[in-house]
Amino acid sequence: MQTKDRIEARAKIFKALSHPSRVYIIEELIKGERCICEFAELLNVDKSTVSKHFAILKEARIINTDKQGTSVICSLRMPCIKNFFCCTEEILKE
Amino acid sequence: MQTKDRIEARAKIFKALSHPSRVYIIEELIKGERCICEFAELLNVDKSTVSKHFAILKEARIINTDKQGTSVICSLRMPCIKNFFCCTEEILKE
DNA sequence: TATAAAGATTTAAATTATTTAATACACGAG
DNA sequence: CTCGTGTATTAAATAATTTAAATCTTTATA
Repeated sequence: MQTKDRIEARAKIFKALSHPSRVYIIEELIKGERCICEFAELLNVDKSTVSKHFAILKEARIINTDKQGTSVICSLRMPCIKNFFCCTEEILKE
Repeated sequence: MQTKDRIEARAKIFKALSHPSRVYIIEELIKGERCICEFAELLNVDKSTVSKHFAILKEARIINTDKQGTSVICSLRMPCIKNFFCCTEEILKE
């Protein structure tokens, strides 16, 4: 299977999106840029947990990060993900 | 958070797609209907493992199943998933 | 009818991966 | 220096994956 690497890379993207906290983060980033610092309170988890979630999203190249002073501002690197979130709506409605 | 259920349901869809074998299955189903019986050999895994993968995809309502005789024929229930696979291409190319 | 086969699922157990918070550390701003 | 923000590492709990064996279902056939 010559396409093995491509399939694994694709699975990795989905895996990065497979946790409720990370889905929530992406839904917020669809609306616009956000600081990592906001999410510990929003998600009600430890800052180290938030850091780990963002690291996973960044490693999968789903988001971009931009260090501004002591903060890190994040944005969507994969804007078409928005369309897929719409796509899932049909199923979620049932 | 009133949208908690929706976010968890969405994460579940991504989780169902987060395994290389299941990505491969979906890529095949994008091309057309297939029998479950083909995949043990294609994926080189036990038939019970294949059954489990299909159960996960069905439970997430990504595929439909249709029993025909002793076989089960599967098809995509979420055709728009194809667009998302295209969307990931940009990232995979890098 | 009886029964064997092919295809699919379930169960249980072992293995492997993920999630989380705690701790410690790094860095820039004031 | 101190505070706010973020990262790295570790350890413990939880969850996912895999396979073999047992069990179903349906069809074909003696």
